[in-house]
Amino acid sequence: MKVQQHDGSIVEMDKKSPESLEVLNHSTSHLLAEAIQQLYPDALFGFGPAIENGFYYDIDFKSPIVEQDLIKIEKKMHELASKDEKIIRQSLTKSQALEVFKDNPYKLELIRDINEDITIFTQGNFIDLCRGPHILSTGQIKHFKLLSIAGAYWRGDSKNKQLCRIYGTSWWSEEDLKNYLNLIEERKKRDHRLLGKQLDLFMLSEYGPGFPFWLPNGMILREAIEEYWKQQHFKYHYVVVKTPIMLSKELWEISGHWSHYKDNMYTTKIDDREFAIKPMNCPGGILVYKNSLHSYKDLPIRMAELGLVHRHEASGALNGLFRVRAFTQDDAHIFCREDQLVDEISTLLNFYEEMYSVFGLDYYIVLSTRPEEGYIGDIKIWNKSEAILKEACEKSGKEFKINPGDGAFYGPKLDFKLKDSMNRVWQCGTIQLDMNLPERFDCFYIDSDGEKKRPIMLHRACLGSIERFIGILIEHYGGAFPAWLAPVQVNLLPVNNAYHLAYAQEIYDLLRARHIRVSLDDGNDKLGYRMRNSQVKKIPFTIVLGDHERDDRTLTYRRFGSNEQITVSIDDFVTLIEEEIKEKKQNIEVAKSAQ
RNA sequence: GCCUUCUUAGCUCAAUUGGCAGAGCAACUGAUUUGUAAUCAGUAGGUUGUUGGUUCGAUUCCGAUAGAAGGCACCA
Repeated sequence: MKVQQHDGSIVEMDKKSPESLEVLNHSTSHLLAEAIQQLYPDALFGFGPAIENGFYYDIDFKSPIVEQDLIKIEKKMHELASKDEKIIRQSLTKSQALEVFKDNPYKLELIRDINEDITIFTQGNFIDLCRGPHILSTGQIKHFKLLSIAGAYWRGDSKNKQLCRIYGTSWWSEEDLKNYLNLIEERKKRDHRLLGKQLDLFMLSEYGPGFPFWLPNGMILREAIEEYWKQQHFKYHYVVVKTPIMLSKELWEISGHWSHYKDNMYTTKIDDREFAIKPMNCPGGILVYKNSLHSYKDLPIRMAELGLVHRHEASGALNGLFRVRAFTQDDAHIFCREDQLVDEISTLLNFYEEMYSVFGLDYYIVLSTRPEEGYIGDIKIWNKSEAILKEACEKSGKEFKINPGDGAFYGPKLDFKLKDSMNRVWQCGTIQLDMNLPERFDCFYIDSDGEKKRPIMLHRACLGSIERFIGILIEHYGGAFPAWLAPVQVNLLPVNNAYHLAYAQEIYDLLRARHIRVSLDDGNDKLGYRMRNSQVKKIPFTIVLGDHERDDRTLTYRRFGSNEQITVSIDDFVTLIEEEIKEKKQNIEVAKSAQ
């Protein structure tokens, strides 16, 4: 395929490349605008770029359109595309451009801000201010779909007016389009809010927007993760603390959170003293550090806390477990000497690698370095720690990127981006160096020369928010959890209650005595019905017990996602499931095909 | 917070132009005793999110309010 670029040159592009899809999507957004211009002549156009797997166009309609209208617009787009109009690039002077777009205040605003060559792309009688690149004619646009309508601020600024944004997606083949639409469907089916309801994991109430309730099933999942979290922290020589949920305003003034975030903090006045519910755990952790005097020999101190924090998020930001107002950070604060930083960082990378691989989550790391301006702390420490972080990432062998200048004002950081089973990326873990709080709180240790020294402070969270992480896991596994996480691990189905219930009860007691989460379905329903319920709940092992099994003292199990029926002795089954739980075995393949 | 849309039984959804609020699943009762994804019959279940208005009459039309969805803005 051929692509015309901003400078007018025409280049050849491979249709398999992501760049070519970007061009196609961008051209499709123009086609959308062309269709809208014909259907709604008084609509004004804003921005219309390509995005990942699609495109959008921001439009100021005189009267709002509804989802239904997309069908009509899509039809018009196909009609226009079938004309195979040439997309013609033209370069204009600023004054020419201002004349062409004199009726569109949005484009005029953009033109005034452009300092380079101004180009327009024209198809039929639709003209758009655009850098390109674009395909050569609209006939190549065949496999697309308009997806949704949303509001979006002009130029991404909440002070501006909101325009109507139409999202769509465009592909080179019908098959690619179908695959993408299927993926969207699959993501909808796996929505953690839906599965959370179906599997009774958590609930939300209008009486506490953004404050999730954990139901018994979800609590099992959560405690399994927290239990693993504890083991992992023991292994890596952490100490664990719990700091108060509410602390006085003065503390937040010292930490600096009050001036920055007081609008997002829950506050209260008690006995004429102002308090705030903690939005972060760090100040509490620092108070614990300062509770005793530390020798250089005590360092590093690795202090972990599953800390419940509250943040008053904007109502429109709330989203299931992904964005809540009360959540638990798997937080830790590490106080160390400068000479210990190398070891600490590389140990942390091992720690993270273990935590993520248990859940079958691949990831990459992003290093954010010192901002150009407004940073605090010694530039030598900045440079040294950035070098240490970079080297540790390189040594880990993991994919990693650098975001120059994207660090916080108080230190460089590593972010861990997790890839789930549906090719989505989630930022979860973070490791941040902090040169600010130790200073503000005057943290120190006594060095070998008897002098007070400032420790280096690392903030780190691996899963991020437990709530959000569980939301991610629900979707990652499609609700089909591996045995170690599953709320119910084994479901027992006696074929006939009259003859097999006693044997089923015996196995139930035996498994339960070994702390296996087992349920016994002795309902008066047919086996097929109970089997279906067991599969709907995505229970890892469903066991059928009938004459055969009772007489031979065996059991027949079926794994979730498989039709295979396997008969084994009771002992063999216990060994099998105990191994699987102990090793935290993955079932991503099962999860991928889970409905 | 902003734009658009939505809110009907525990869940998923119906209800012609404003005219007696219905179904499936789940629950409960009874029958059935079942060999791998839904056995049959019956019963009960609702101030249509809340609130104010228009109307002889409102689930339906209008306003307010709460919550939710898709986005935007925000995300220490």
